[in-house]
Formats: sequence, structure tokens, C-alpha cells
Amino acid sequence: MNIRQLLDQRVSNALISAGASKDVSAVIKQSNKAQFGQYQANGVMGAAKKLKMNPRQLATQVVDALDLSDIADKVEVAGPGFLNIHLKPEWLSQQLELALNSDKLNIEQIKQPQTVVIDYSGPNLAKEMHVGHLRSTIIGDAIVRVLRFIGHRVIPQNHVGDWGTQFGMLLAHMNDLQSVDNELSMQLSDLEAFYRDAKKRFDAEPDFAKTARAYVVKLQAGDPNCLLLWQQFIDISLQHCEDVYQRLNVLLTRNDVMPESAYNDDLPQVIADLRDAGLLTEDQGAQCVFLEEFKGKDNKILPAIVQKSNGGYLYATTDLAALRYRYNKLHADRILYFVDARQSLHLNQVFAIAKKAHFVAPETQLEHMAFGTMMGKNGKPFATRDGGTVKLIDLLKEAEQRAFDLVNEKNPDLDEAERKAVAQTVGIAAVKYADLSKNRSSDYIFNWDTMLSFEGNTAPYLQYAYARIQSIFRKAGEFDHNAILNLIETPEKQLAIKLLQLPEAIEIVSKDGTPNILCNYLFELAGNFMTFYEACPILKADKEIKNSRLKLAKLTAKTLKTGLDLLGIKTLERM
RNA sequence: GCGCCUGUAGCUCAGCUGGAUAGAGCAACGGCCUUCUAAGCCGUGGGUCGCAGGUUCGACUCCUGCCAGGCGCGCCA
Repeated sequence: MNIRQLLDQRVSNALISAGASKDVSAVIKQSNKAQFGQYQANGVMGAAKKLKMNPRQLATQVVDALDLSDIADKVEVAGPGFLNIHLKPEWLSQQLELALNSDKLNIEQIKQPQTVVIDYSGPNLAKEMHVGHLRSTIIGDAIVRVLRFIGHRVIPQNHVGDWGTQFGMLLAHMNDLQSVDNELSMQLSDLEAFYRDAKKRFDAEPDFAKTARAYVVKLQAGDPNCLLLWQQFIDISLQHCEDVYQRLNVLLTRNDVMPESAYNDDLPQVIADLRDAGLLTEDQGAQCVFLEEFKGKDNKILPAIVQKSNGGYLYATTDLAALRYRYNKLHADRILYFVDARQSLHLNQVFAIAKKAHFVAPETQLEHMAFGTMMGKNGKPFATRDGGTVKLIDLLKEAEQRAFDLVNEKNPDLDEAERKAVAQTVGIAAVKYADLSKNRSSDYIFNWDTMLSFEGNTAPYLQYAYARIQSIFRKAGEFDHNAILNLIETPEKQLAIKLLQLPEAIEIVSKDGTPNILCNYLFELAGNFMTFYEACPILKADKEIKNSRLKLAKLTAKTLKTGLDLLGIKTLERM
């Protein structure tokens, strides 16, 4: 049950009865003051302006036409024309019961499910994943979970970079090390160092550089030995990624990997089809697509180069092939790209070209869910002292270590295995939440301490609220599930209404790809629970009150678990 | 030069299609553990929402200009 949607329909209809046009919006919002009820309709004033009416007069007419007697105690006109809606406690109780007895918290499945392709993570297999890959990976993953939860058919796509000139030097370096026993497998355990070594040799040793270039040519020509070596490297690199995914509790598996190289065979056809569509222009020897909507300096149209003057293809070509595959083979209705904001121009060009070339349908939704670059404390692009980026795996290990230190301090009575397990869950959760809870399309600051904080608006706070509830139930024994849920105290009422607002958060997240809305909701929910927990004793209360409060606690736990699960964050029975 | 993004409390950030007195967390200060886990709760202090105009009954939100930062603009991805 989405209360906002329900009220939107009812109030919109009342507005129309009162004379407003069909496209009127009731503008239903959650009230930020208890005195204004739980919801308010702000659309009357806008509608009055269009009708050239006195807003308060229209508001009165809307109230007359509005029948909310089944769900609200009163609807009052306030200020210049607000409608304040006070929901019935009995109706709220009834909704809470429905959520409690439903396996999906009484959240409706979407009426018209779409096939949604989600492009996320997409690491470059030449190197190890670093902290910059975090955002795409975990935001994309959260959106996969949310869209699936409400009934969409979701197809994750991990568009990994497994092709390009850099593999020449890596393969050449591999080949040299292969002759030394065990040296190769050892060196490949640290891909970052392996890449650095290869690069160093490439820059310093002319013979090596020559061999490396030859390897690129051989690889592209399909030389069997070269392909074998390449496949070996890719397997190891993917294994590194999978270790990180597993640690991060991210859904991606090898089945979701659709690497760049998979599109190689289709690239000449992409060019041919662009030519047939009349979109191709040769410029300075390169094959380009010029679209009027993309203008650069002096009002000159910016090209999207799809084939180099030497015949080679570029990432625009690959992305077009991928887009076509996603539409033709995966039957996507909507394709979401969780990719760095710096690729905004590139992706918008690709989208526009794909539409013009009919690689996708006119109504196919193509959306770049952009996010900013990771910066250091000084506001400059993030880098460690030696100039490299921080490996993602190192951040995760540090998170687990700090969490372990804290568990040892807070809860020394747990046995070591459980303390380790708690530390792992809490540490990873903290890192994920730190990133998921921000909505920055611009650049953002990477900071060890905020990322690894366990206090305040963090994942451990939410996990702690959950663990507290579980503790209550361990002590409560059986409780009467038929007991009446009675909302009396203010903290009970505030918790109750918050419990019913998860669908509204999910609605926004599924539309905009913004998990921070869900984070914010869960933080508020946990906060309302904490207040309730402090103010309203549960186990010590009289039987009826106790049972009623146990129900509220039960639903809070259920909602927290569901919400955290949608974020890819695990809950704990105790911590 | 052109384009995209960003500017909210000391720090990190919320603020949903314009709505009522701009909210959290951290940091600071003051309370609360013989009572369901103190990773918590309650309270205090702290903001010309970058600046200046405009639209509106009403602007952090929309429009214009300026200032500051980041990023992107032909054969890397």
C-alpha cells in the first residue's frame, strides 16, 4: 500500500470534481509537522491559480468533494490553501497488520513489468578493482534488487574491459615469466603490481615494447597461443573481481559478464549499418557520426568517432554494439548505465546515434545514472602516496579490521567466530552505506574515517536497531499474534506511519536510481524505533500493550531487514 | 572558448514534481546505564542556503547574469 499514491488519486479526483483540469496534480507530501497531520496536499493553490479562483475557496470545494472517511479522521484547510490530512489510527493499524502478514510488506507488484538491463561495475580487467569502482558496483546492485523486488525483469550486465592495446604488454610480460617456475602465478596474485611492472618494462625496454605491440596484433588476429595466454589472464582477473563481489555481497556472477571482446565480431556490421542509415561521415580519415545536438567550440558539431583512420574501432562502436544486443537479444525496455559522469557526453552521443540508427526502439528508455569522481581530502583526484589508487580489496579489509577491533571492545563475550562474522558484516555494510547514502552527481570526497565510521547515520546504526529487536524477541517468548495493534503514545504513532512509507521510498528509487532515498528512509525508521524503544517499554508493559508493541517491533525488524536487503546489506541477530 | 555537474552549519551531507519556523550525522558542550544491547537516547550552541536580479500569494528548489570548484570537448576507455 502506497499511501501517497492513494491520496494522490483521491485528492486529484476531488480537484477535478471541483473544476480543475484532468492533468492536475494533488502534490501530496509527507507533512513535516505533526500538527499538519501525516500528509498534506499542496496542489490546490496551483490549481486555483489556473482556474483564477481564490485558493481557499477551491480548497473548501475540494474538501466537500473528497471522501476520505474510510482512512482519515479529518481533512482541514490551512494557510493559503493547504489540505492537511489526519489519518485514522485504526486505519493505520489495519495497514500495519496487512504488512505484517504479507511476505513483501504489502508492497504492490508493478502493473506493467519492464525488462530492465542494468550496466554496472564494468571494471577494466587489465588492473585490479580500486575504490573508484565502488559506486557503480554497489549502486547498480541496489537498483537491480529494488527493480526485481517490485516485479521488473532485470538483467545485469557487467561490461568488463578485456580488450585493447594494454593487453599486449601484459601478455608479453606473462610470456616472459612463464619460463620461470611458479613465478607467474605468484605475480598474478597482485594484478596491480603486475600491471605496474609490465608498464615499467614497456617504457624502459625498447625490445619489450616491440614484443608487446606484436602481441596486440597477434591477439587481434586470433593467434591461438596468444588467445590462450589472454584467456588465462582474464580468468584470473575475473576471479579477483568475484572475490571482491562476494565480499561486498554483490549479486554479479560470471553469467552477468558480457565483456567488450564479445562485441568484436559485430563491430564491422555496426559501421556498415550506420553507413546504410546515412549517419556516417569520413573526416580526416576517420569514420564519424555528426549530430547537430552536440556542438562544441565555435558552434561546430562534435563528432563521435566510430572507426579510426587506421581501421580500428573505439569504445563508442562497442557501446553501440552492446546497445543493439541489449535491445535485440535481451529485449530491453529500459537500459540503465551506472557510469562515471565524465562519460556523459559520450553516452549521450551513443544514445542519440542508437535512436537515429534504429538500433533501439524510439520508446526504449536509455538513462545515464551518472555519479562524480572520487576525490581526496584536498579536493584533488584521489591517489595514494605512490601515485596509484587504493585497491578496493584493501579498503574492505581495513573496514573489517576496524569493525573487529570495535566488536572486541563492545561485545567481548561473543565467541571469536561470531565476533569475526559480526566484524565482516558490519565493516562491509559501513563502507557500502557510506557510499549508497549520498546522492552526488558531482564529485565526492573519499575519507577513510567517514567511510569506516560506525556511529550516527551509518549502516551499523540500522543493524543495531535490528539486533536490539531480535534481542527483545529472544527474551519475549511467544506473543499473541491476534493481539490488537493499538497506537497510543506519540512515539508509537510516529513509528507506525514511518513503517508504512517504505513503498514511497522504493517508488522514487526505482524511478531515479537513487538508493540514498532508501538509506534516508531506513535511517529515519531506525531513529523512530530508537525513540520508541527508549520511551515505551515493551516487555515490562501490561499484556495488551506489550503484545501491541511487540507487533510494532516485529514489523520494524521486518521492514529494516527488507530495506537493508534491497541495499545489499546484511542484518545481524546480535552485535 | 563551448558544454555538463556542483556550491546549504566548523567538517561530511539530506532537503522528492516550488509550500508553512531549512534538517541529519560528525565535531563542541550538558544530561541519561541496579529497568528490553550506551554502536544508543534526551538536550544546548552553530546557517545572509556562493553573489545579484527576476517570476510567484510563496523560491534552497524555477529563469537570467556573475563568482568559485570539478569534469568533458577527434582517432585511449
